[in-house]
Amino acid sequence: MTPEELAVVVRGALAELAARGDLFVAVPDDVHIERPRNRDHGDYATNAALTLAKQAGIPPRELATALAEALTACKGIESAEIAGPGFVNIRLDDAAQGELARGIVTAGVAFGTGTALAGRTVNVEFISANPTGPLHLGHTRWAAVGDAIARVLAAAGATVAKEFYINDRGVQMDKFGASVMAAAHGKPVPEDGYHGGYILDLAAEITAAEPAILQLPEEEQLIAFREAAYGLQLRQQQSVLRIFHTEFDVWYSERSLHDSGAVVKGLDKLRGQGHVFELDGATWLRTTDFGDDKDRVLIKADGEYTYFASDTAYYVDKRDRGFDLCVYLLGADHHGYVNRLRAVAACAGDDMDNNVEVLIGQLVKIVRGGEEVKLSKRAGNIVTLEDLVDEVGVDAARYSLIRYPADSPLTLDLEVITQRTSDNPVFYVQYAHARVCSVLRNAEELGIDWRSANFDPSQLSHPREGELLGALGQFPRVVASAAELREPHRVARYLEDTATAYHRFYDACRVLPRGDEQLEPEHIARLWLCAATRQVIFNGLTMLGVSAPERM
RNA sequence: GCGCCCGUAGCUCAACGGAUAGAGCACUUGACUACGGAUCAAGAGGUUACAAGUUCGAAUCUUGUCGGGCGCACCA
Repeated sequence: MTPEELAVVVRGALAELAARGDLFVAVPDDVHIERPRNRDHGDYATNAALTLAKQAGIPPRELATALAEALTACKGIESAEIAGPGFVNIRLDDAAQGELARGIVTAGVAFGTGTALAGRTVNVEFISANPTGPLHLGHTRWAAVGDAIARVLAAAGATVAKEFYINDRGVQMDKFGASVMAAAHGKPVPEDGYHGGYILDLAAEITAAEPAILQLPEEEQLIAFREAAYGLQLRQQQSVLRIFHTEFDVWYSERSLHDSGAVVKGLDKLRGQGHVFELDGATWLRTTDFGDDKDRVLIKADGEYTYFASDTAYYVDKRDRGFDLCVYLLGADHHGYVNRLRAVAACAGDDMDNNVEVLIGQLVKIVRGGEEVKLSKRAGNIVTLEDLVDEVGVDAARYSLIRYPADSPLTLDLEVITQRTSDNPVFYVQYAHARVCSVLRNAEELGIDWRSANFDPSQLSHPREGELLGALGQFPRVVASAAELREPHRVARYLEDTATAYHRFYDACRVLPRGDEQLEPEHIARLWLCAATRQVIFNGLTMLGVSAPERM
């Protein structure tokens, strides 16, 4: 029995009280079932009596008593007792709890998915770096977390597209091109240009492939270098992200937004909504109508579009492409954009509470052995995504970024994640998965066909089995809350708890018969439990984009 | 000055408004002639920055104070 199924039972019990005339309130749609921290309190607990008491005009403990009595009579419930101010602690009988293992194995990869966001079409945009250098650790946090958010939303039933907005327009691109060109001629890079060692590499690669480029007239040559370097750098970013298991559905170029007429179209849409005005020779969007602290310029007095104009047009374009929710994942240095982007949605005639969502990820601070590492792309002093992956591997890198909520600042010590990789929690979870696989492999070698054997769920009566089943049953609600809150770290933390439950179970309960032992129903039941555990850990790790190895 | 985020164990961090605030690392001590010891068990470590308020109940919500990060362009 999952907590969700138990909630249905509790609602049924409340409805029964209401039918008997013992309760004069509407039975709530969602009854809260929680898992007590202290297992002495039972398998599950509900605070329904506490929350309904005031409304019903009945003392909480009195209502709890009636609820407990009604629950005790329900199938699958061994006991229900009141506790504290009016909690009802519920203990399931072994068979009802053990049945969960069969349910999980039967559901397979679908176990944990839900329909809370069914019908929603969501665009998740993240990273969106300039193609003027390698992706660094600031981008890396969203590369991992953004991808996991998209996966979790999909698990909740949404149709999700992951999108990368390429900032390939503007003066930064020109500075980038100028830097590479200077390097190609062996000259010092301009002061305000890009100084990383990768600039030299790009210059060398470009001139090797196209030596004649050095003979072009200066203006033409600058453009040639810029475009060639852009292409190489973009492909490098794409390749690294692919290695990192973050695949984008759409790479959207800012230039194409202008070339396709989308910018003009977007502006027309905003004008039609009546929020565009002219002042001092510039064209403005009145974002202050919707909570922004100042109005924003769309077209400068010199006739040039601002970056903000691209942003607005991009939003309109996303909506035109059929997305009903546009999620933006931005770094903390962009938090000033939150109100502005919401205002853009409102100016376009949309609902800024439902069509747009901006999540801010706090910056990642890097230390190496306690010493802070200052990052500066232009100075070339950066830790790249590629470096990180090379040093710790994709799984450890992704996992150590995902297991913390993105809205709190994070300090990563490179020395810790590079030198003590075996202490990384990802290995703890992966090890649990590998261990289950090993047991199931051994069962197969012993010729035990647990799938065809009779599964008696009441065999799973050991406390450690109960703990493990309880943990497994939490998975769907953890996924649902991770999706609702856009917090995939909840899945990671959950997997660590589940791995612990498995290791503890494994330590206390022998799964396979030893040498001269007969195969007992208990062995079969435990194999079902193992199979269910493997499925949950596999599903969870997959949701985070982390591999679930069968051997380590 | 204004705005956003954050202050929880020595360190890095958890905790739908729920019961005795939890993990990992580090520290102390135990457990393999058993399916993977990358494991398990036990110990120690806290005025949840501070102060009021809201209620059956606050690390969580409100307000204020202090401390830290980041941002406040006709830049991109």
